[in-house]
Amino acid sequence: MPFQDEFYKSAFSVDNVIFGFDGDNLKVLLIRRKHDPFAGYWALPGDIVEQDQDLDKGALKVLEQLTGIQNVYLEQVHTFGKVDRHPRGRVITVAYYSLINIDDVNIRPSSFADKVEWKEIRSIETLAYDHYEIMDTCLKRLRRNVKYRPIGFELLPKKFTLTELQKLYESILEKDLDKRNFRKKILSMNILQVHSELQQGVAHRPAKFYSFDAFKYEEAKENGFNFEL
Amino acid sequence: MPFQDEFYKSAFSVDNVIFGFDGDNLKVLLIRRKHDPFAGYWALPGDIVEQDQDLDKGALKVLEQLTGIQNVYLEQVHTFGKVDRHPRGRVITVAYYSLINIDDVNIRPSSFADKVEWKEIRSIETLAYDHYEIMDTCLKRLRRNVKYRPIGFELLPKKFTLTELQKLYESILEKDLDKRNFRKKILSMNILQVHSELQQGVAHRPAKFYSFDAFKYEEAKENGFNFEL
DNA sequence: GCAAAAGTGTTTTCATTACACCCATGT
DNA sequence: ACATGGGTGTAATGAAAACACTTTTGC
Repeated sequence: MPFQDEFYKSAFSVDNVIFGFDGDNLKVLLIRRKHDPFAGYWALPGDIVEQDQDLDKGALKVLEQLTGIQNVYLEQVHTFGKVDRHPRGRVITVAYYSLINIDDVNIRPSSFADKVEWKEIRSIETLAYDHYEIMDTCLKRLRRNVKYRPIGFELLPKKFTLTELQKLYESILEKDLDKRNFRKKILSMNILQVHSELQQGVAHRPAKFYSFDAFKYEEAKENGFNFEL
Repeated sequence: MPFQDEFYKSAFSVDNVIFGFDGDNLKVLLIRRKHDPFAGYWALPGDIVEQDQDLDKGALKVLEQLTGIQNVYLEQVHTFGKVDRHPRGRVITVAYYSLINIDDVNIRPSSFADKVEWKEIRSIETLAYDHYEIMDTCLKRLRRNVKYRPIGFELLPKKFTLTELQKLYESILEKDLDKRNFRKKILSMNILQVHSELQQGVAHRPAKFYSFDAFKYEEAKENGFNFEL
């Protein structure tokens, strides 16, 4: 397999579908492009990957520059490489999604973005490049994975109520779940820690707070347990 | 997002984990490298992707050049992009797996391969580059997908017996399945066509032949059915 | 005292598992 | 006649689904 210079003339980028949850709806963080191509269009945050930068690092950097967040759940999903997907040459892009707690975000200005906003998924119709397809692929992947891995928690504050957790699942999976069955199942997994602290100032019976317990989860997994919702 | 020449200096390749099944064991098609780097090592078949070539096309071409097969089940799995994964510069590789009927293969000579062979998965210990990791990732993906999608059939001849199908699943999933339960389940899905033709020349009661019926499968799917094994 | 969400068990239904014998063929 | 794998049904078990009322708080 020869390696002449002629082979080294592609660019590659990462695009990151950043999911957040505001308590009611699943959202995606989008930027509005300042410059051509696709000036004025909404797009996924992404960037060219440097020569000496690992792919995952590239995706994390995009996220950190935009939101200031570190230590994020990140997952590679698919690589999009159609010949004509980018008007400025051959650019292959590796798509990731990340899950963050929406309250942790402090959006920062960016040189090539006009605006940065959380958009409700159902409201998104077109995006720059092939970004709509990328978002859709990542959304489908999230829907699958959230049923088999305990990743939903990443979208919530450290402490949350069971109703918040249920609403999260309902909005990702786009279907209603039965309250009793949901609680029974999630609690029987034994991966949540319950806190004595209660909700404050709500005009109804206050809910208990829970948090995801990674240690319990590892323990459960070792005993041949499978997260499945 | 600027696009100067300096961005266009990466190469990318596809690597293809080609699975086959010989009736007893799951196998992978490997090549032995003739040249450095990794001369003498076994490796996954792969190639640099041309500037004007779609990724999937690149993966199919690798397969076709090696085996003469077209119309193959192919699935993108993951993209490997560690900075130092390739000794000759920054080469990002997109990994695919394909499923083929081992009997259809006529192995063709290749300029950079010494030898091409079907290797039993469990016998493989090291491979060139990061190919072992790539193979392992693809194998795990196959194991998951084969339970949720009717893709196992791609590894068998058009007509097969239920015992052959069961053995296939057993060797992919690496566990024994109960004969009666397996048959009950697969037949209840109503996605197989039964043929009147019987096995010939076997020293036991001859088995019926079946084939996968894509039309029945589509019909079943529309009625809200899910392949799951 | 009323509105609003939290919290809690039981029954029914369905899918999965475990399990053993007769059948058709070649030698 | 015997060795070999093909083919078949039922009972027990466990998971998922359906379903309604009481509790605690703020106003």
